[in-house]
Amino acid sequence: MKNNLHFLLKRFSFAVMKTRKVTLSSIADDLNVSKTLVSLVLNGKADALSINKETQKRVIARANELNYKPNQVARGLRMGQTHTLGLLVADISNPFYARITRTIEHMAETEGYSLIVCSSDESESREKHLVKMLLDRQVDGIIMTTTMHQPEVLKEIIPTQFPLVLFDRYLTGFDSHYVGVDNEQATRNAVKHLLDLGHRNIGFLTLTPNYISTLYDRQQGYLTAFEAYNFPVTDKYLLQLDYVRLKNKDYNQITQFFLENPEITALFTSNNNLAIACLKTVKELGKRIPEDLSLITFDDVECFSYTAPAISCIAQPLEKIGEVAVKMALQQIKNKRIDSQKVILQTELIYRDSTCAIN
Amino acid sequence: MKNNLHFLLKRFSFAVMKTRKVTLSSIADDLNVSKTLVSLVLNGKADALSINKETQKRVIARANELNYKPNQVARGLRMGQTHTLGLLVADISNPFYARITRTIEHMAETEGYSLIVCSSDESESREKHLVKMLLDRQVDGIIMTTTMHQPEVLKEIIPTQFPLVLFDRYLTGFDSHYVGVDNEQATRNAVKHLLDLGHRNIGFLTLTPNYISTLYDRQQGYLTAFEAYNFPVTDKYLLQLDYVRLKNKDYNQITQFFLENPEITALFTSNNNLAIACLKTVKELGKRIPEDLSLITFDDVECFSYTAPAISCIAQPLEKIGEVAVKMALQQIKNKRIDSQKVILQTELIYRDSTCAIN
DNA sequence: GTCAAAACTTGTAACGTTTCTATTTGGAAT
DNA sequence: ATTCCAAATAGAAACGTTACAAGTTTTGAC
Repeated sequence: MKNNLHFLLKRFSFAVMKTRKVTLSSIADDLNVSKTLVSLVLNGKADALSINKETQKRVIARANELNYKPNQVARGLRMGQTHTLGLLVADISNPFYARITRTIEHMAETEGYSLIVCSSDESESREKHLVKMLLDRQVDGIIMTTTMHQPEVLKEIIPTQFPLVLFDRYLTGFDSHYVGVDNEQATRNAVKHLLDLGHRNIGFLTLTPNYISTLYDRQQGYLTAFEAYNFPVTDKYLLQLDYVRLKNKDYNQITQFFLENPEITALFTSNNNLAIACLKTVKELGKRIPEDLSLITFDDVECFSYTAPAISCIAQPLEKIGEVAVKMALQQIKNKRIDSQKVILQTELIYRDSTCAIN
Repeated sequence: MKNNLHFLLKRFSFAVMKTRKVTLSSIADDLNVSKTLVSLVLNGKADALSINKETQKRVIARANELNYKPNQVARGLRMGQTHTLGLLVADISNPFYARITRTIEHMAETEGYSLIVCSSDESESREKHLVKMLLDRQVDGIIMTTTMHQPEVLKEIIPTQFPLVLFDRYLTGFDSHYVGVDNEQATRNAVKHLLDLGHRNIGFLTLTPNYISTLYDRQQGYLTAFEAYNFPVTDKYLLQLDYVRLKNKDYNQITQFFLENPEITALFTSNNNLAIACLKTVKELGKRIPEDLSLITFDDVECFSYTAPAISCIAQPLEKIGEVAVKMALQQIKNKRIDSQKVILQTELIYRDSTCAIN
């Protein structure tokens, strides 16, 4: 009696509401079976449990008819897995990260994972906050570029054994999976190239904060290139730009730098944004590239090959980085407890038209 | 008795496991109160229900001590709100989308929403699949650029009244919130500028598929510019590039186009990728910009201002677009049932050095 | 001293799954 | 006929929250 009424009510509400929520229970009720059964069938576990073929068909038919889709949130809660990865980068609008993101997204998607993307904006506190947020949202793993100075904060907020992959930047004292390139070596080779071309007064343009591993290593590469050739190196030619100013397109420091050091004939910039900033400044100052200034930069962005002159650069294997990062993350998620591995990929020094021998 | 055993077990497991999961119940058990109480306190509803200040303090203290963070998945299930937005773009690695994404991400984040980001890759089936995925994941709203030809598919899979915002591209026959720019007008003005400079043989470089609203409108703008001035327009100068080929950097079509139509003195490109492709081709052909070819393009990307020559372009208000999109989405989520509004923002025609009067 | 209202707290259900442990039925083996 | 097993299904618990409807106890007014 009571059941009957219940049944009628459901029918009624079905007729009235435009879009009734369709759940396991609705299918089960419709067919007068248990939701356990429905779940089993729809998860392909029916045969193993020898569920009547006929019943299976009915369930599947009804599910299709109602266009049933399992609620992934409920599923996530029950199974303790959300099939979501957190991707935390310094700045998603930076082409370097945007392109890696794309690979990561596609790799993740083919494995059934979605991506929650966030940018730390090079702020340690934001990064902390965002990592916490991702953990609260129960992501199954995090792939990130850290902006941290010290490992303590991450150690504190990320549980040991939580699937984590750092890429691009590593964090000394923080043992985790990592994928990136040999920034020092790549820079050294690029600077050696400039030295080989006869340049001695080579500027090095980098960013604050200097403790970020990639920036630090690039600077080391610059220094060791000179060392390797036994040439003296001056602090004067090292310019460290403020990240915020760069973001705000305040390039005064660079102009100043050029004016104060007119003897500089070549310049290495530590990333794509700096190269672009430099292009603008140089243009304003009326310097010609490469005649007056040879330029070589870390990171390749699309337009570097089409500018006049085309910019020589160190290209990172972006796709590969994304690929490895996702693989590492999924590996940890699936096999649990894998000791952390580091993968160092090859960079490519691309010679274009922005460098030439000193006159 | 039974309770006591339970208690001991919990204590025991606490002692043994490195990181015990900390939930409302654990706090409640520790303090011998109900989880309802804990929930109430931690959600700031304690005062309204006149819960003892002392109790509140204990709860909060213990929560901090254990570093309790509510499980957002459970919360999402219970409350029917995940505080997650889906962001579906054509290609996250395209700077245009990447920059909008950044704004969207920040806006969303300050409102407590996270972003699941995905790229449709200009594929209708992928788009369909991704939208479904987002819905299965119970996102509270979707912000997207559609790649669809017809509205049917979206109508079928997205429930009416579901918080949805289209941006950049609209879909005729699909009534939804929308934010974008007047592509036709912007293009018309740009082409008029070229006409004003004396150019008559003006190429128009665009992408397939042509039914995408932005591309279609831009083409219309090109045509109506000529119409407005009563100049004849040739189909010959309209080149529609295949998206996949462009993505694969296959620029043969463009080269061919220039060779077949040497009389062209100016070119309008429909987006940033096309402009870049064009720069490369032009360079290979030994044409000079702007002397041999005036170029003006839709979309501004950072490097356009620093290339030599700097590229004239139509800039869209990226930040504003993202801002409006998020606002529209949240509005729908919060107020439910708002009739769909369209916001058309102003573009800016930026004159740089890539255009000049015909000789 | 009674009674209502305030202060304080709790148990239970629910969100939509999956998983674990039953239960029922019919038939084959003893 | 009993026992046992496989086939077929269902009930209940659990994931971690919040919401609802009830409890208690205390206070203040008459």
